[in-house]
Amino acid sequence: MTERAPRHPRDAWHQPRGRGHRHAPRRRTLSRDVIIAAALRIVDRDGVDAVTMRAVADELDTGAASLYAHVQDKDELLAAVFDHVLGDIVFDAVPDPKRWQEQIKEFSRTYVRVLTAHNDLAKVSLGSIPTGSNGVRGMEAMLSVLAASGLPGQVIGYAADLLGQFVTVTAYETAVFAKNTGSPEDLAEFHHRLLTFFGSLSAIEFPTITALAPDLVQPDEAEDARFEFGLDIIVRGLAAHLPPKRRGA
Amino acid sequence: MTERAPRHPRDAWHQPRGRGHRHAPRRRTLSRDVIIAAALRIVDRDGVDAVTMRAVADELDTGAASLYAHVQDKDELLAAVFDHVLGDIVFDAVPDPKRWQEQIKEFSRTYVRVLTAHNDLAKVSLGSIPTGSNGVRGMEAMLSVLAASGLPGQVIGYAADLLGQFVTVTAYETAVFAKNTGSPEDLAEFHHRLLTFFGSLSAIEFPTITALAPDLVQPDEAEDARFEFGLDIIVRGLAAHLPPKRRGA
DNA sequence: ACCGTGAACGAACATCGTTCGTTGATGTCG
DNA sequence: CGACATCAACGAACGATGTTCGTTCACGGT
Repeated sequence: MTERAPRHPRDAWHQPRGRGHRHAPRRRTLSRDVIIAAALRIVDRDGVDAVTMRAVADELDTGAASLYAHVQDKDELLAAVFDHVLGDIVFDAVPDPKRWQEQIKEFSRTYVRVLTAHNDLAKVSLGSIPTGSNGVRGMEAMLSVLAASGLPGQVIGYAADLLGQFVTVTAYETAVFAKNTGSPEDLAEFHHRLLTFFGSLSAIEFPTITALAPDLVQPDEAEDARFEFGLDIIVRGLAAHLPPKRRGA
Repeated sequence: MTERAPRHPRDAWHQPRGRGHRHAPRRRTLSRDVIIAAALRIVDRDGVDAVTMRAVADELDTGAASLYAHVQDKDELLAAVFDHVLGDIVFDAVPDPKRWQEQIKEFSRTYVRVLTAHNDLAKVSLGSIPTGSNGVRGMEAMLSVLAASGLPGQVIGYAADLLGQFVTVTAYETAVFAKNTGSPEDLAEFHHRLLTFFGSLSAIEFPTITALAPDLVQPDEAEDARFEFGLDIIVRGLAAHLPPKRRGA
């Protein structure tokens, strides 16, 4: 269609060292692991949305184009970062049919703790099943505990989905909440804004909201309590699906 | 810092009618509601990620800049679209303490149905509490049912969060799943890929996954069953928090 | 008949993900 | 030991994005 501008850099002048301001050996030692680590550093510092091919490249003192030799595209890079972090999950408990409920809870807590240790990161797995090697390992760990429970296979399948969903979105919402309330005064202001918002609603049109407002804004650091509440409900609900004989465990 | 290129269009030649190809009355066809409707049309057709200020403007035969007179920015526009859709929720049941469990389920089903009727749209509310007018109305409806149940206020607060979370992410995942499996052969191929992926795993390293593989890929259109499974677990779990006297309801 | 207000608008900016063609360091073969 | 082939590194560019800027111009009140 339209004529494009000349594609090649100005010729003439190649002698003055392509990159005068960098003194490391000309050939950089770029690798997939280094790129993943750099991206993770950005996630920790500024969140998933700050992960830009250029930002990652800057972190490594190079250009964005150089990354594509080691990484297919941005999505694949983020998936790799996510799976790398999943490697931090240590769950060596051997499935015990008598303690499956506590073991599932413990695994879920570990999962959320590892994810929330890296800011936003849960966001990248919101709409997708993690198929990385560490993700599969984690799935095996969770399923092995569930399988030991004696629940029917169909229920185990649903349970894995439900738990993964719950755990992932909890990690994400915790991170968003933490980002909005970095400092204690941020948190106070957040609570204040929420309360005044609820308070500003008509008590006639919204009687329940205004009446329950104090219960709707969670008190300081009740984040964990909310998670435990949901976790307990899910695990108890799963136990209700046990075949009658196994009900005791 | 750097000198910017000249900011104004070439002068000379203003006589030839700024926009020859459009014959609608020159002024006055744009409004907030029209913009929201156009954005929603794009969501329905191509998903949330396809909603671009330029795409919305194109839909209205205008330029992107014109939208900013009626909408603060893209986020606010998407929030408005979301809240507009929430207006489709009709839930006129009067809270009945004896039927709160079924009423909560019915409300949740309606919520998911309305959201999934508009593609991706649930995505825009993943990390945020809906504070639009229809969102608040929906929250009042849900809370009024929960309040009639006799559950403690604290539990109601947690329950609202948990249900909202579950319902939103279910709607989103349903949409993502539907997008990946538009045609029946897409769905067949999706199942096939998932099964072969599970089958490709080492049965020694991942014994549980390989053993449960048939239960992990949901059979045709078990999407609703999964939702009902989670919904039942949550509602039953909530009922377990009723003070002893009210347990019968 | 004027005129001010504010919506509409084209153009531009900064930034994004990604691709292209070149370059140059390194390992290999003659 | 020197010619060569390979391929990561790289600068530049493309097209698309959200948003802002300064201008224009139709309309409503005086």
